[in-house]
Amino acid sequence: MRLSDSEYHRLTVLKNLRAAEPVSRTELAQLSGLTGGAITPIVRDLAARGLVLEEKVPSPNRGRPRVNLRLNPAGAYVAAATLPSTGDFLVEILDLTGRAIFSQTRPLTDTRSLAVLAAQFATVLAEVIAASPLDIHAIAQVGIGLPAMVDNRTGVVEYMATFSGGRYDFAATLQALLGIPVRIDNNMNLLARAEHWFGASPPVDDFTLILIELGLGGARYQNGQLVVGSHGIEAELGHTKIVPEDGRQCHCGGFGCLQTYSSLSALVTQYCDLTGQAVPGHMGMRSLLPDVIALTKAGHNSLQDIFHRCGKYLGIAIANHINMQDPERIIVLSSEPELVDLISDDFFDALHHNTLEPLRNLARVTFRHLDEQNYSRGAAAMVLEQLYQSRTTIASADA
Amino acid sequence: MRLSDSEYHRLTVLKNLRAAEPVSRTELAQLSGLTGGAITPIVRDLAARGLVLEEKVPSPNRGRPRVNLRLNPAGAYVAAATLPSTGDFLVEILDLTGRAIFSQTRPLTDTRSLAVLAAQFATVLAEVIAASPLDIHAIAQVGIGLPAMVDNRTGVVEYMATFSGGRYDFAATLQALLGIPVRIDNNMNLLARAEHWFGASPPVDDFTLILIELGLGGARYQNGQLVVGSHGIEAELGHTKIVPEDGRQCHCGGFGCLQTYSSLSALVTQYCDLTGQAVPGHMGMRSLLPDVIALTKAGHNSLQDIFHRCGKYLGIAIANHINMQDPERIIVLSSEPELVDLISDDFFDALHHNTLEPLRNLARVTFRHLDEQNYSRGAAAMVLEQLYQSRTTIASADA
DNA sequence: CAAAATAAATTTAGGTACTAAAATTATAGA
DNA sequence: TCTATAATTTTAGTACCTAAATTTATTTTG
Repeated sequence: MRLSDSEYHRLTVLKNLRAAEPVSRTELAQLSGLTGGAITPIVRDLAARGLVLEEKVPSPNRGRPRVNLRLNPAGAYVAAATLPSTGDFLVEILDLTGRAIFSQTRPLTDTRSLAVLAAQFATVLAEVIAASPLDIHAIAQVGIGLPAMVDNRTGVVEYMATFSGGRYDFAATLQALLGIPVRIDNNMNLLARAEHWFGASPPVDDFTLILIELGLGGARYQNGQLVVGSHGIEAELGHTKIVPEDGRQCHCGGFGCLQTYSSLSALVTQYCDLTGQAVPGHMGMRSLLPDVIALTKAGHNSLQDIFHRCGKYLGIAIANHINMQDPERIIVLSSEPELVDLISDDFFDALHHNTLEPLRNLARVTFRHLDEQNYSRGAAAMVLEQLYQSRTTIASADA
Repeated sequence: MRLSDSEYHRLTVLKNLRAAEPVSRTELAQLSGLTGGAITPIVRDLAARGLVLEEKVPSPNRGRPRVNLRLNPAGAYVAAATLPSTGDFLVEILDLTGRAIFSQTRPLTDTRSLAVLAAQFATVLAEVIAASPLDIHAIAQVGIGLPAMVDNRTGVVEYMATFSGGRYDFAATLQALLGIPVRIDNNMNLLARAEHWFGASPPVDDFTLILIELGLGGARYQNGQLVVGSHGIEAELGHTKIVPEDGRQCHCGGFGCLQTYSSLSALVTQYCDLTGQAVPGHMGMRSLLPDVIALTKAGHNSLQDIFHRCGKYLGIAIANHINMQDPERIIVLSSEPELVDLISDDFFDALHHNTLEPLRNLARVTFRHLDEQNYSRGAAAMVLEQLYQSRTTIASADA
């Protein structure tokens, strides 16, 4: 949905405030392209709502001293519940600055259906909030992240691997159970939101995020906004077909998905194929991975080929993405630094050779370590973005 | 660049006016989501500038009769110069409704450099405008379309096959030579603009356009706006890599480009490879194509395999696009109806099998015959969009 | 044929949200 | 204490919207 000018300005002010903190009103005006006269009422409103703190600083020279503005960490709290790669629930309570003030994990016990999953989310959220120092009424909203296809506008889960009951109205169900507003999005989108809201300063407005985990995911920001498809569904990079003939079979039912070559599960699965081992489940894959990496480093030829191909195909896929969408930056996240070492030569080689000449070297591609906290931060950002946009009527001061 | 609310509203009103023509102010208010009171001054301004005509209609029932509004064809004229698939210049003068009132082709004689090309554009434009019934001062702007990588915001040509001198400031050069404002864009973007502005009613706001010609191109509209990359460059679908290993070599220097399998030149080239013929140039390809199609229809097995693969790979590529971007509609254009017959079974089969289940059948994919006039229409739309947005101060009426 | 009914379009009153410029405020230094 | 100065706020003016009232142009009705 298109933001109105004033919503857009408010959001810009807040993003700049967060990024340049501590910042004076005058600086904020320059950063956001508005005049000082426009900043005053926006900051007044935010301060009145407790989202922004003012801090007097001794002036270094003459003239009226600047008033430093900061996000008020205690301005609002968000409960974030996600299912990161560990496979367990991570429930965190975060403040306005994206810092976790309370954090607990809970086991995910039942993976039958989305309805059961929603019930478990409700239970663990209620438990963790009760265990936290905060009262449930101090929580402004709940943000949920799922490794699933989600319509983030409606809160409907379209599809989630191994869970039956697609097209399930997850957000509404949870909201009814908890009695707090609930927002939900796909895990990759959460990481992208975290990057945009709590990452670099000034905020990066055009980037693509790619994550190499057991699966392979992607998300994209353009013009300072998360890109969502016409049905609210995010980029399914992992199930992009990279091999058109005789490709490896994917759990999605298709063949030749990028995910079957350039993901952690792909590497372990192919190793098992080599050795004739049975392919383990998610947990088994994770425990096998160090061995696979060690063997590769030790010079195992067939394994090295598998890693070469992993890097190469990822490079081709990202080159394709650059050729199609011309992003400004690409950030490839991984929790396995050793994997990055093993694939980066092949990756950058393929990236270079498959990007069209005029676009070559335009998009900056960097590897970065995944911070698992960013799932929660993204959930916080999702909720805060809504909080920021909503405009309360300014209580008329007794002028 | 982000449009302001009022620019956005004006544009919306005009798109709806064009699409629903003839339309009353009251209808326009409903279509564009504004109130009647907002429509009045917008239409007043457009009428004052001669872009809109009012037409009294006898009222069918009681009440004040509606005033029908139409685009005034004579409100502004645009000179469009493009290089469609024929390889020659097509220079047309179009009215506000996208109708060509004058049309001539001129040979493209010199393909050395972009500088020479720009000079030729200037020459043919000046000649054709002189030959037309219109004075050059009646032309509001010139719109240029090129089969090239273009930054449509700056008018710089980044790269154009067979023409040397990339990063050439085409629009500025031409503007200096002609003395009229010049806008320039990539051919695929022009087709997409034509589709959005002069196509279906109500205007389609989310679609991807794909063209099967000698090359293979793509362009995308999202949220009612042409999607451009961070460097103003459009989707290079043709050079997406579809085969990662031992792919066919492409003139771009890469291997495995979709264009080397699913384009007219790919079909002819592969036929020549089969028969040991030398691969002809652009014109030769076109003349050979009917034979290739006829032989395939007659049951030539190896050729049929080539066509099967053409359809299949295109299906995979578009499925990948759907999985990544979730477009609402996809329109595949071709000037060869027989080609469509030959590939559509394989295409739809591959499309279906490679689209993720929740997205399957969500995006409507249709084949359509390419109307070569749409290059010019797109050039007109590009210019008109600018014209529409610009706001002249309303001459204060003697109230 | 005048009056009533009706639908389209415009005007009016009110509000929001900006800008540019003036005024105010809070400090340091003379 | 007075002056200079920089940050911020206020003021006056403008653009552009909405909702509601009004005007306009027509047909239908009595």
